[in-house]
Amino acid sequence: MATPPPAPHRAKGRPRSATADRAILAATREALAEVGWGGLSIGQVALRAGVAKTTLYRRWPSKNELVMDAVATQLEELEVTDLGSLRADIEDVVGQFAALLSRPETQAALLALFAEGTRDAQLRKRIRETIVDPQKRLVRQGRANAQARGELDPDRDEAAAAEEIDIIFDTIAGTVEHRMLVSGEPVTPEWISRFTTLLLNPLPGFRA
Amino acid sequence: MATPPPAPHRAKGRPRSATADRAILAATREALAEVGWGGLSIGQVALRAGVAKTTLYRRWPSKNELVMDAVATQLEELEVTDLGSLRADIEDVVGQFAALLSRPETQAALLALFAEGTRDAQLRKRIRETIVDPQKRLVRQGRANAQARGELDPDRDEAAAAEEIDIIFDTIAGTVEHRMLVSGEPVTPEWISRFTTLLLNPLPGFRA
DNA sequence: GCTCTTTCGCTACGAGTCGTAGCGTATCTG
DNA sequence: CAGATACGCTACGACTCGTAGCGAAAGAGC
Repeated sequence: MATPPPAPHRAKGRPRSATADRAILAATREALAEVGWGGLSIGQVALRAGVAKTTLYRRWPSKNELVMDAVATQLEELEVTDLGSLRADIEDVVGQFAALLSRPETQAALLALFAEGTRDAQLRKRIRETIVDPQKRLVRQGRANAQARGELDPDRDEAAAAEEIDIIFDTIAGTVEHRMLVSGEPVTPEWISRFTTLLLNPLPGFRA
Repeated sequence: MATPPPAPHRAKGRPRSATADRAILAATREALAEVGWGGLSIGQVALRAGVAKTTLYRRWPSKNELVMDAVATQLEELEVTDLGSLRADIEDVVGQFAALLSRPETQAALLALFAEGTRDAQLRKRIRETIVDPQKRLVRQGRANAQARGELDPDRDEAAAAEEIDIIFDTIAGTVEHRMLVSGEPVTPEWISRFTTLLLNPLPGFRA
């Protein structure tokens, strides 16, 4: 949501150009996809965005923050839907995820961010709050819808339900991420269907 | 497996020091965990490994290759086990995965590598062959063991079985990766148990 | 043991990027 | 119109990059 860069910005003099903001963040994503985190040069981003190098330094204190914002502005289009059945809703969520992760710029930016997160606890926390938790909402909502439709037993234990939401979200998000970001294989509707089946049903042929 | 650096190395003169190799790869992992991919300086790695900077450049043509080898040498300790039940075997595999991904150096190195893989198709292919496929073997073997014990129906369709192995592996690997590498949350035995239950059984309370 | 071959450590080098400071101009507020 | 802030531009020292050239070290092969 176009996180207004962290400067106080008292509304007195010339306001910061929102156009420049968008150009910078888009340029950051493009550059990241082309040259990677290591090759990401502030100077190059500025040049590509048609902006002075100093403007970038004035707004973002570090590469982390810049990339964080560049990614965050791309992740706001996920929507909760109610397609009438749990299976359809899950397939829809998986499809949205896959679409989101299909852009090369998003792939590079996200993984670079995750990599930095392993060294920076504060960044990792921001990633959770800004990226992971909002997405988890989809699962929570979808589960509530399924309950309202009578597809699931009502919860007895609230804590257990929350834990189940966590684990289901980790499974959905992680599996799609692994397939698309690590292996680089496509997520087709057929694959989504098989994956959803695995999630909803016992392992095929398994006798519990 | 200590990929012998890509130089031909005719067995004539002074052989390359294997000790130096190990020191360099260890130093690479440490440095990567501390300063990240962007901050990873060949000079610093050399200094930390007690080796001349030129020695590194003689052996590895690029940072990609260096990090690739640094990671690959850490990933060879996964073992197929037969604990007598499919459930126990799955929990064991998940546990091995989690242990592998628990080291901060491995976390940083893996994610950095994945990030580079999004821009370099050749590197991504190497990642699949060197890292992903060998791990997939665990699932394939575990599934075969379960069939031998009579826990699963015998396969009618070979291709379908291979696809099922793929999807199960993506689910196991991806979920653990997401939880540990992205969210940074621990994978406890209790969590493993719940996750395995989700995999083996239908969604709790779900009426298919 | 001696020679030959290759690697190793060291130093020096130009090229390029880093992040910052200073300054005049542009743009908006009141 | 006056005040305030952002902008673009230039210049700067500090640093890292990857490479080249050297003498010394360390095994291999006879």
